[in-house]
Amino acid sequence: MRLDTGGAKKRITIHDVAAAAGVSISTASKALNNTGRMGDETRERVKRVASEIGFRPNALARGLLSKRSFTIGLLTNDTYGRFTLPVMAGVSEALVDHGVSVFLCAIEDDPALGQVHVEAMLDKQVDGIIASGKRLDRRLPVDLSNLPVPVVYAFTEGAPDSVTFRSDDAHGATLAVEWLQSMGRRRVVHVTGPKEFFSVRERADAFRSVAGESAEVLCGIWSEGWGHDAVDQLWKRDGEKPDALFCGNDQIARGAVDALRERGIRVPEDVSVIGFDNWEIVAAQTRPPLTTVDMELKELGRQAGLTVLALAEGRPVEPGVRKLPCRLVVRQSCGGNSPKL
Amino acid sequence: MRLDTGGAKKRITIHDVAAAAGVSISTASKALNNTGRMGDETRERVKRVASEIGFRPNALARGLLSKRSFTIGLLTNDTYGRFTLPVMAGVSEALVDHGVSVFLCAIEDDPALGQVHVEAMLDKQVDGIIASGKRLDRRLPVDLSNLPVPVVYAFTEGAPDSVTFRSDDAHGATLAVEWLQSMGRRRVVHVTGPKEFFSVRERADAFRSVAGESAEVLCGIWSEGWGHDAVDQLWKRDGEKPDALFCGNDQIARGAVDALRERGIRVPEDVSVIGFDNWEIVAAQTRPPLTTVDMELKELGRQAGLTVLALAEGRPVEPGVRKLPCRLVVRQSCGGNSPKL
DNA sequence: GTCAACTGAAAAAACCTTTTCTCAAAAAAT
DNA sequence: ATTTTTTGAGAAAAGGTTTTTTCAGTTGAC
Repeated sequence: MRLDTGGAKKRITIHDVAAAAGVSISTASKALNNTGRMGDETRERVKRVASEIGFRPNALARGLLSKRSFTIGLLTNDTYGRFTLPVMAGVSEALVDHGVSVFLCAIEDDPALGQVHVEAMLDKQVDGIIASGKRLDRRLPVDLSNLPVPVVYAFTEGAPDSVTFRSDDAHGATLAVEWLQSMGRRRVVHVTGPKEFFSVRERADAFRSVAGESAEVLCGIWSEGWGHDAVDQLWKRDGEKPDALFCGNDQIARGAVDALRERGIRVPEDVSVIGFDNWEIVAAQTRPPLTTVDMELKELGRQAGLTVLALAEGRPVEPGVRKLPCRLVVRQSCGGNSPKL
Repeated sequence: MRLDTGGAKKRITIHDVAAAAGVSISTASKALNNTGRMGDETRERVKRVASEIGFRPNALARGLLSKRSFTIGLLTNDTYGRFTLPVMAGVSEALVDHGVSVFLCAIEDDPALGQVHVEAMLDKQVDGIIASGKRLDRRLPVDLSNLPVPVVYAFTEGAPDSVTFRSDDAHGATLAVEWLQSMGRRRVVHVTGPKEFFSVRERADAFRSVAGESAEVLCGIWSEGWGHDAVDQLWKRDGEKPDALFCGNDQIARGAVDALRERGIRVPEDVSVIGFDNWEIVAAQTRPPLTTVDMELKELGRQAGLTVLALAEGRPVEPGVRKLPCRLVVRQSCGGNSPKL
C-alpha cells in the first residue's frame, strides 16, 4: 500500500469565495479585510460564505504584495543546551498571537552552516531575525550586520548599536546573597565557573559588593565535580568554615551539597547552599531540593520576539542592552520558606 | 537615537538582473534555472551578472507559482524536555541541504494553541508537517488527519496508516542486558519507570527475554529518588543481591549509583549499573560516568525530515512504524572498555 | 530558390492577494 | 428637474517568479 501524500485536494482561493458569494474578487477581499466600502449585507454574506467553504488566505501571495511574510528566523548555536529552549518557547509564544511563525535554525558552531541558514531565511523574506546562543559573552559565528531585516540578540553578545536582551546576573547574584543573609548567614563563599565567562565576573562583583569586598570567590568549571572539590578544599583548611555557599550554577551546587552530606554536614541546618539557573532537572532532584536563581529566559524570549516584531513593523526601538531581572526560587537548600518581599 | 530598522534597502529582483544583462526577464529566469534554450554565452553572462549584483530569488513568489514553499512545520509539545531537542536538530540538519526551512511550533499541551499553529502553518503553505513529542505512546493534542499536506510522526504516537519514527526500545534493552552479561553479570535487575509507559513495558519484555523470564523488574517513577529507593529496597531484603542494575533512564541510574556508594558497594567492581537515554549532563557527570543506551534521536529526526520531504515531492513512502536501532555508549559504570562487535 | 526545421530570445499567462481606480446607480441638494 | 454627492461594487494593476507560447532569424534539405 502506498501512502496518500495528501497533496491532491486543491486549496480554495478567494476566487472560490467570490464565486460562491456572487461578488467580484476585489469585493471579496475588501469584505474579508474590513476595508473598502460596501453594504453590510454584502460584507456579512461574503464572510459567512468564506468561513463556510473554509477559505484561508494564502500567506505567500499576501506576503508577496505586502512585503511582510509574518515570519521571523531564530538562529541558535545551542542545540543541546538548556538556555535556548526556554528562549525559543518564549519567542514562539509571544509571536503566535500576532500570526508570526518562527523559523528554527540550528547552526551548531559552523559559520558556513550559519551563512546558509541566514541566506535561506532572507530568501524566504523573514521580517526579522533573533540571534540566540548559549553564552552571553560570545558571538554567533555569523555576520548579521548589514542585513536587509532587523536583528535582535537574546542571550548572546550583540553587535554595537543593536538591541540585546540578557539576564541581569548582577541582580541575580544580589538576590541570592541577600536571601542567604536574611537566613542569618554571614560567612558566604561564592563557588563559580571559569573567570573567562563575563557572567562569572559580573556575578562575582555583585557578590562582593553585597557580601563584603573580602568575601571569597572560588573559580573552577561548570561541573558537579568542581562543586564537590570546592567543598573539600574549603573544609580541609584551618580556621572558620563558611556557613553558606553561593554556587555559580545548579550543578556546582549539587556537587557541593553531595560533598557536604558526605562530610556529615547538614544542609540547610549547618550550611545553606544556593544555586543558579533553576534547571529543574538538577535543582528539584537534589536532596534537599535547591533554592536557586531563575534567569527568566522565557520572558527574555518573549520580549525579544515582541521587539523584533516592533522593528519589523517600523516602530522605533531604542538600541542597547536590556538586562532582565532574575527571580529567586525558594526550595529547601537554604532554609526559609518564601522570599522576603 | 533611533534604531535603523534596516528595511530601507530594496531587494534586487530578476528584473534588475535582466536589465543589467540586457536580456528579457524570461531569459534571465531560464538562464538561472538551467532550463530553456539559449546560447551558452548568454547563460553564462546572466549568471555572472546575477551573482555580481547579488541576486537572490524571492522564495515567496517562487512558492506561489510552484506550490512548494520549501518549508515544513515541526510541531512539538516537549518544550523543555530533552527528547525533542535532538530530533529538531536532526530535522533541521537534514533539510537545510535541500533548501527547506523548519517552522518551530511549541504547543505545550494546549489543543487550541496547536490548532492555531497548524492553521498558521497551512496558511504559510508548508510542504509538510512533522509531529514530535515527549512520549512514544501519547498523541499530540491536535487533529492532524485530513490535512492538505503530508504528516510524519517522530517520537510520538502517530495516526493509523501514517509514517511514524520511533526508537527501538526492545533493541536498546537487549543491547544493555547483553552488555551486562558480557561483563559476566548474571543477576540483573531492571529498575524502571511507570508501567503506564509503553516503552517501559516494551523494554521490560525485552529485558526478560534476554535475562530470563524470572528476572526481576521494579517499576517506579523517572527520578533519581526512585533509583535510590530501589537500591535500598533490593539490598534490605534477605538472600542473594543483584550483581547488575539495568535502569530505565540515566536519572534512575544515577540515583542507584549514589545509593550503592552510600552503602559502600563499589561500581562497577561489585555491581554494574547501566542507564538509558544517554543524557550527557546526567550520564557523564555521574561518578563513575554511566554506560548507557542512546536512542539516536538526531538520526530519528533526520530520517523524519527526509521522509516528509519525500512525501511532499510525491515520492511514494510505505506507511508504518519504523523502529530505529539504539546504540550502546560505554563509559565506566559497567566495567569493560568497548562494546563487543 | 523554396520550404521545413531549428535556434535564440522575447512576450504573455499564471500563481493569489491587496489596493487603487473607475463607474454606474441611487440619494441628496439646488 | 438638473446637478452634485454618496454609495456599492467591479476592473485593473501590482508584487516576483516560472512556464508556455510566440516569433523572427538561420540553417539545412530538396
